[in-house]
Amino acid sequence: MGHHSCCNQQKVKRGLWSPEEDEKLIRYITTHGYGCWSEVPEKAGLQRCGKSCRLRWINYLRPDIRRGRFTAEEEKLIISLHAIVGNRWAHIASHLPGRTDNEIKNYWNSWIKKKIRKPAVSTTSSSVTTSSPPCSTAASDAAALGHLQTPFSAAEHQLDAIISQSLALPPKLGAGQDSPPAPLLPPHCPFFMFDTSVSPPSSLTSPGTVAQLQHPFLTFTAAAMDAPSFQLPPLVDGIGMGMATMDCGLGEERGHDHEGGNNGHAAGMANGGSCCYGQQQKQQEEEQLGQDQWDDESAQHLLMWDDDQELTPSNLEAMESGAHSLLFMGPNDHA
DNA sequence: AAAATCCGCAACCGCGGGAGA
DNA sequence: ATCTCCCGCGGTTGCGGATTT
Repeated sequence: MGHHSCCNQQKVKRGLWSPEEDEKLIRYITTHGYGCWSEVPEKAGLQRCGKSCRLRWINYLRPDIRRGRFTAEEEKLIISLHAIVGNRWAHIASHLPGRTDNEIKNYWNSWIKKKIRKPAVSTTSSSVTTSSPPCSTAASDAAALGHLQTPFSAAEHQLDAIISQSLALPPKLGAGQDSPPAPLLPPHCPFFMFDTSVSPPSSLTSPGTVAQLQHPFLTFTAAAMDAPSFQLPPLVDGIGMGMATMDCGLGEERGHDHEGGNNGHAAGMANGGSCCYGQQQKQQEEEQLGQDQWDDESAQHLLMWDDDQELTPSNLEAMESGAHSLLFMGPNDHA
């Protein structure tokens, strides 16, 4: 393995940083800043490459860094964010003040390993079981629907169970098979996009409709929004603006798009619930948001969710098929 | 008590993208 | 348009402390 070009030129030290090196780097950056990292080592008197200095500063020496164990809120936020953006650790870290992408990445990887090694044990008969991912199987949704009487205060517990579920190996990969482990979270697991200005949707808080909204992820979302300490910033930069103008009703054009052969996505819409993300709509979004925000793969599986719509069995079916992700839209999105 | 194993985490590596020449 | 440099990111490695055997 070769080293980075900037590290080849001269004798650069590698490995762990000594306290003396840390002190040099801190002293230099606090007095001069770090305009150009490639110049930092020389000017700071360090036998390191600029890249190494940058990494050390960002991941360890930065004054605003926050160390120590992740809180339960942080854990859940990471899980939620990861479900949305995947392994974009820097993006996730940007929503966790004081945490670095490296720290979150390490946390996630070790957490995953832990969950793989210790698949969650099934709880009581009335609780969700651990035999399937949370969003791609009938079992999980059946479990979710089995919680019809569960108050939102139980969301945290539910989420833990759901997370455990999601990390248990699917039944199809039972003993005797040499297949590699399946992805821990299905590629199109239902997900949500938050806006700090979004308050819990009426349909989530209304006692009259709560029975139809017991999808585990929805429940968690409502609880998260309810908690004052759990402020969720917009997850995807700029995406909220585009969403705000989106009509999620069943427009004729959109319905037509579905008929145009959009992988049968209309199935999740036929009941008048959430709407599918049609091709034409997608193109409009791409114009608004930029292509990088909406790749074809993601958009094809997006299932829109409106706050005044109810989660019906048909919608659940669409999600559990694995064909759709779920985009939750709060009431303010329609302003 | 010693060896083996596990596990967390700091650090390295390669790659892609942006900016400037 | 092309090249070079630099930065930032995600994936991976390997060290060293903790735990287990």
